[in-house]
Amino acid sequence: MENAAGWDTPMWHTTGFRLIKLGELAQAATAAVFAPQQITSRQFHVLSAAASMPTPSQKELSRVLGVDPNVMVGLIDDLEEQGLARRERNPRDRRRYIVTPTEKAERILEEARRSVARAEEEFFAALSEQEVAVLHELSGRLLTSHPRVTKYE
Amino acid sequence: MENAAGWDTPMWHTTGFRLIKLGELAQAATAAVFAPQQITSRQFHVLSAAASMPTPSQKELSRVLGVDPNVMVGLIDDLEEQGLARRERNPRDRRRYIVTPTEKAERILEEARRSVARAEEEFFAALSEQEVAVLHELSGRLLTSHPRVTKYE
DNA sequence: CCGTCATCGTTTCACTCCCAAACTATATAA
DNA sequence: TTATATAGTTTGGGAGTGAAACGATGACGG
Repeated sequence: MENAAGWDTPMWHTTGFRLIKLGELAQAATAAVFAPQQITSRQFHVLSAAASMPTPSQKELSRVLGVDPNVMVGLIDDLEEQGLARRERNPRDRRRYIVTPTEKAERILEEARRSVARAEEEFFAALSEQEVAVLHELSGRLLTSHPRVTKYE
Repeated sequence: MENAAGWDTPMWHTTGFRLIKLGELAQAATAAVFAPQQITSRQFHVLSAAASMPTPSQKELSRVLGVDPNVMVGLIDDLEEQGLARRERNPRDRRRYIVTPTEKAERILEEARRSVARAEEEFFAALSEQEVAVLHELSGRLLTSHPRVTKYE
């Protein structure tokens, strides 16, 4: 088997191990992608999810993103401080907030999405377009075949 | 696209995101695999790597596994306390240890390897044998196409 | 209307994990 | 011998996480 850049663990030949390492690699890559936008990948996901939901409460965001609600508090705090999101009370249920991305956040999201697209191209440069499609499909099927990792549902 | 069990993030359609989640999933699955053996996946990797090297020093194990040397100290400490590894001074270089798995560790490794094989079958149950092979190969190519995530080389 | 219970957001605490820096013992080279 | 480098260790700070408790609000049954 091939073994170019230091992947010489006995576990190298197991597929599960490769998936774990590949996940770490992708994680590191995405972190680097968002650095120029001055946001973390977590923040990007929160904003992205909030922008796609009608009246996102912190609880709903927690559930969707698999993040503990008490962590979401700090996440939204930071977004507010950076002027990327606002907390408005939900008039239908005054316990809940509606987390709303600001216009500044919308602009950053737009730019970030383009960066993600570029980064993906680069990340998968070693694979043909067709192979990436296969990987995409297999990953999706594998994920949906398993119960979710996180709680907070 | 399909969307069975709560994977309804806007990022769901990006391959990188799927790889991250898949890595987390695999991580959780392997942790569960080793629980009956009373070891962590980290410990398994250390023992497995040590068993495959002629005179493994802690530094070498750190490099191979991508773990900080000062973390390796605690890892080996735990293994010693559990009677799974011994530290012997390397007579060629008395600064170094030779980390040697005990017989108990060898037995556990053997058993654990079988568990891993079973777990992989289960984990990839949603895919055909051929598809798993494809995933294996693509993952490998992708990993070797990137510089390693970790330092300590 | 009122009391009870559930839910949302929040705070706090304990715990783990990681990295950087300093320290020791030993090895290597001038 | 002296100076420098390396292996292993210890320590401290910072980040992330989960459990528990709390105040505010809502839902519901009497």
